Amino acid sequence: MKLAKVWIEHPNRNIDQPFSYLADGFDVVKGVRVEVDFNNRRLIGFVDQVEESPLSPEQYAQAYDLKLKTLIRVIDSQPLINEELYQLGSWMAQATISPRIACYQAMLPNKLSPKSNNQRIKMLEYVRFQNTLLKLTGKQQAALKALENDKELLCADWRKLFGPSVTKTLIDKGCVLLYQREARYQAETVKPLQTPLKLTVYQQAAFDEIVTTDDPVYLLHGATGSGKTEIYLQLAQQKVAAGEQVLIMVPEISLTPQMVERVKQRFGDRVAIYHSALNDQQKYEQFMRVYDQEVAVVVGTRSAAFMPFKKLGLIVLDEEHDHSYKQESTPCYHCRDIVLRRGAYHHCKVILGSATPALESYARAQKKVYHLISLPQRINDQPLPVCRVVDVRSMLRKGLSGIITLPLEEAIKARLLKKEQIIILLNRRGYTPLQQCVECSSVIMCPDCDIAMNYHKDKNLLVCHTCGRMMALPKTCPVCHGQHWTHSGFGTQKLEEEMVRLFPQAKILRMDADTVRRKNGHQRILERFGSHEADILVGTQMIAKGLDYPSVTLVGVINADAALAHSDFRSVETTFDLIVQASGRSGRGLAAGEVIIQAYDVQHYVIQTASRHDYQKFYAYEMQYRHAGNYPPYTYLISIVFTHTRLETMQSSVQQLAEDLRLQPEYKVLGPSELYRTFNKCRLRIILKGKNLEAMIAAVTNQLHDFQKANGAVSILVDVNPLRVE
DNA sequence: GCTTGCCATGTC
DNA sequence: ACATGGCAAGCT
Repeated sequence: MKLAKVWIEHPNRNIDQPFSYLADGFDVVKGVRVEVDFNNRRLIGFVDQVEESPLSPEQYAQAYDLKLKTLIRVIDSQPLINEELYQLGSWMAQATISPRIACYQAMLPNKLSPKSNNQRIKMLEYVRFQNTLLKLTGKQQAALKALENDKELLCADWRKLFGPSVTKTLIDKGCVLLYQREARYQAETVKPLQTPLKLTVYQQAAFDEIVTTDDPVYLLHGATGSGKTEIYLQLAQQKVAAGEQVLIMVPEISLTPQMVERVKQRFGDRVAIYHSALNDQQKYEQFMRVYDQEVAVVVGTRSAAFMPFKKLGLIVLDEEHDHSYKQESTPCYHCRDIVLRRGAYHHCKVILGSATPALESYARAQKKVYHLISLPQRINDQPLPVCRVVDVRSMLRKGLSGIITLPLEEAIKARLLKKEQIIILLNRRGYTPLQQCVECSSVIMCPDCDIAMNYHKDKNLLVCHTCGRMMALPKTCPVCHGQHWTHSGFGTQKLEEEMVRLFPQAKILRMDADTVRRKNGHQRILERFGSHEADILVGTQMIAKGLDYPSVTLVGVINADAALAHSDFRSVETTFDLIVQASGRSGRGLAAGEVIIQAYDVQHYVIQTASRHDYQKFYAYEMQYRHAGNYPPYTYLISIVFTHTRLETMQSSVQQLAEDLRLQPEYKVLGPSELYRTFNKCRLRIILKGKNLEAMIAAVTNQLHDFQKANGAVSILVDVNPLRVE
């Protein structure tokens, strides 16, 4: 008898094991999806192994003490996941402490994900020549001739060409074959390919070093504007010429239009672009192009890490420090870990590129785990922009504005006069982050989240930045019925308003999550700014990355050290990245660039080092701090967050779990500590901290299994190597 | 004795 | 998650 071991798509953590189904008479192989009866529910599963057993179904059921049902149906004729991705999923489940099925779901586009069931894959009607008849009119003959040499045409196109009556007759007479097939990606018209640019001496040296050494992983530490992209493209070109595939990963496609454009220009229609803004059908089509090997280069964001390549020749992880490479929901994987593993499987080189490498990565490069290559110079030896730090505190003491300080205001005026462009960054959206009663000082909180509501002036609503809830401004204070409100702090909306007031002659664009929400919102704003329709671009951190506009000569960073107020151990590193990345937008053209950083704690080493573009010094300081606090990269962390509507329901069992975890001396257990409510749910968190990650993963895996069994209603989010631990 | 609702239990 | 079965409270 034939048995299929199936991973069932099921939300319960304890169902994370393969179930056996009788598969006699079914055409079923590892990696296809099947529909099964699971406790009288029809569910979709993913086939693990297919086995032959000498036992009869009855004997087998008895021997292993289980029921044995027959598969309902097999969904796919070919496996969706090859051996490499199968193993990757299995490793990922273990390494991220996630259910196996969740890992396979993360690897496949929604349409192919087990749950989707293929129902919504778009089908189109095609025609093909079948046979001819003697009595045909001239028009009918012409319509048939169009299908000569076994050519197929989209039925709709064919009908349009020869008219509905002619084509209908041919169909009715059986002269053509009409059939349904999946809609497939149509390549854009191929543009003339751009030839590679001449590499500078530094670029050439980096390129040669990568090509001539055999290390598997390279950390390319290059200043913003040092021409990393051209190195990637030329390395890719070599591999594509050798018939191998290349994966180039970027943090966010919409924010790196220049990168996408350049790859397209270089590789034409052999490029697939894969990112979260594609709809399900588009993602499916791009996935299938890679699956069918129509594609040589994939440029994509996080989910592109799982494209079904046959032979990878090179992987590039650009801006490798970027937090969007980390998935914050189950399975909480990091793209860096995924591509390193895939690189090892394919024996291909992995290039991690960044101007501000993650401390973990730089530490590994220092230990020679990664091959470090530095690109200190910008292309054409443009100088890095000069950074000026403005002490906002002293400005406020003098009674001056703290939003746009005088030095920044004057610098903006000077650039406006020269018709140069300006980027102003403030990492906070909305108008004001607090709505406070003048009488009793109480702040309006989100009813579901235990955090203050932000006021958005454009909508005239209070908005919760955590759960998205919106509500009208109350007329009177709900606590003391006071009539007067005061706002504290400011976000991009208020900044924009302030800019309009200060520079009435300038055209100002704002780019933040609120203005890009519409479809292609990013593109529309960036195109307008790129064509110099506006002088000033105001926005959140999304404008700090990747933008390459030569006429931008001034970047202002408002509240540069705001993130330092967070207790997260990585907030200093994030601040450094933000300042350096933002500075990198300035002076990319011929004119020299300038950066003005407004901060409160101007003596802080992050402000001091970032303003001098001094990564090494920052790294040295920050590593000392991490060492003292026993933080990564000196230790590993695992964060476990428990969520339930009622705190009491889970409190004692989570406490007990922490005690059980503490029984092992190899790592420290912090908590449980109560986090603020979100989405009207209470949260508790336990953190494990230690040097032996394997032991920590093993302990958590073990304990959580029993915990979930006893506490079915508590939802658990495990994050191995979390980025944010506020 | 028989229906109704609540909770624990298992899911090939 | 959710189908299922046990069991106690409520009803004829």
